[in-house]
Amino acid sequence: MNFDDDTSTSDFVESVMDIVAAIPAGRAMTYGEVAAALGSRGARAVGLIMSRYGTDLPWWRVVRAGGHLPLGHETRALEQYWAEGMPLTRTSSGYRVDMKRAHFDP
DNA sequence: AAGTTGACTTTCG
DNA sequence: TCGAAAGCCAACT
Repeated sequence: MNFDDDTSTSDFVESVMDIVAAIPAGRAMTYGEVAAALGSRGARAVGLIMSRYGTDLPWWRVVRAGGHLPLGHETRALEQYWAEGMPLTRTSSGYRVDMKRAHFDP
């Protein structure tokens, strides 16, 4: 067996990808939760990885604290939520994920 | 090699 | 209730 490993991707990146890919449809987690699951507080690092490696991941299932959508990608995520059936809540500023029902707690 | 940036979080005003 | 600033971590230039 020879899996040629991806020395290009760090273990941190692989862990993030594994967690995000493990989030089922209709569920969501916060960047802080994902970072905390790795033992790091780099919530921003998780988002940065999403921008580079999240291209093949359901990044829309990862939201900011409180269920707010990732800035600059709110509309992009909303499109996916409607398609996945994600519970959404309507706010004065726009939409947000209903963490009361969508929070994924492994 | 060093500095800046970024799909964040939390606290103070 | 809303707005702004500082703090943390990893990647990119």
